[in-house]
Amino acid sequence: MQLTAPEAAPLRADAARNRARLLEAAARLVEEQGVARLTMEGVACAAAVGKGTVFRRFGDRTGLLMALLDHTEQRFQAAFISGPAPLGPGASPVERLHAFGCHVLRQTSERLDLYLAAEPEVTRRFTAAPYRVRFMHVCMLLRQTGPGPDTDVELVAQTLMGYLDPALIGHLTRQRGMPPERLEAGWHDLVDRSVGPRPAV
Amino acid sequence: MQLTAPEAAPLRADAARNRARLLEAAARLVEEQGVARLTMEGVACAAAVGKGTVFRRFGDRTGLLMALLDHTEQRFQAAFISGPAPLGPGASPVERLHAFGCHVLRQTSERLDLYLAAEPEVTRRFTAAPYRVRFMHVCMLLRQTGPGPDTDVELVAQTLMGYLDPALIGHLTRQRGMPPERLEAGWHDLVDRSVGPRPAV
DNA sequence: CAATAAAACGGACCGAGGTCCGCTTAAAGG
DNA sequence: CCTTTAAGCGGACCTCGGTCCGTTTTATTG
Repeated sequence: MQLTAPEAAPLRADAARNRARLLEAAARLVEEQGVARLTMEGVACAAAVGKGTVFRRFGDRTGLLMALLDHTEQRFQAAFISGPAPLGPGASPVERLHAFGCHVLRQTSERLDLYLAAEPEVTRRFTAAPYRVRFMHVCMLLRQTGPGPDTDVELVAQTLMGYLDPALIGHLTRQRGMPPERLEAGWHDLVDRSVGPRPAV
Repeated sequence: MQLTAPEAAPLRADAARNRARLLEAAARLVEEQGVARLTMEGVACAAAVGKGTVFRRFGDRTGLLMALLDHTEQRFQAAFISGPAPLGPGASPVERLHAFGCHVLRQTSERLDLYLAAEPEVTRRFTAAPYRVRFMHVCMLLRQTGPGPDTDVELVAQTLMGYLDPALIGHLTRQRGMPPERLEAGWHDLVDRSVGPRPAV
């Protein structure tokens, strides 16, 4: 599933070339000086391209940053949709959920600054394509665990996804100094609490 | 607990007057044209005050918006710290948690645009004073429920707080059209799953 | 009341994201 | 190969959040 254009009309030759150059330039600049110093004009300049072109191609700054993460995201999606167990089919839904969260936690921590910067504005956080794909996958796995009839799968899935929010991960690891193992243990706990039937009160 | 200044040195007379005028002007402008159209210069102008003054007083746009919500937040804090049951002490911790979430859900929905706009930047979302107060309260209630020794109270609390994120509430109610009762039911479910001992896998 | 230090003020200024529109160029059809 | 047209391009321009610093006002102290 494409991040930017679900029905990608093929780009014109020059457009495709510029897109590639922009991504390359952006990646280089991010590596050199960190994502915080990345400006749209800087990228345009480094790619020897007009500023308008950057916006035409990626929409806005968030779009550009998401595009930088696109490759990783694609691979991850392929892995949990059709890859080997325990992430992909073959393992039980619960095992897959456990693996899913751990993978996200690690992947996010690895390039945390980028994920933080790529967080879309409030209103778009839940409608961005990568989020929706992940969310739907979690929903599917939850349904496969045979939840009770009074379990609201979508809301449970949102809760699970909330635990994987880059902003939360960043806060816990950086501000609070929690080690990754603790976050992972917390995920396993959350999954176990989420998949069972609703406990009697 | 103060939102902006934990140790509030009393303001000088002119500063206090300007602060009041700014808040009044901001509230009026928000009501008239919506928070999206609120600009810092607009507020300064409407309050017949220099732009620098707005920033000196409130730090940034988010700070101003949080100040607009301060009264409500103070009342809420007082309610769950020392008010009547089921929000305040007197009810069981679990009952208080249920009530807490419902209150937040309603309070947030009531002025959703403002809460969305006042959401601080990624890195500050979890360090803002109102968040921390709420979070610590949830931690305390969770601890009072006598969680098992292998329960990570802080992480469970973060999960609960995640469910109450204005951005999520907005997404569910506006984009997905979920009725408030469904969100509340989801909260009750989440609380019940969270307070018990960790279920056997 | 005068002197002084600290706090506040205001608005010019800057940077960066995002828009606009006249010009250019790649691709498709005859 | 020529025409046509729609996509792409570029960079001037706008807006708005945030900063800076010389000036003004308040409060304190002798």
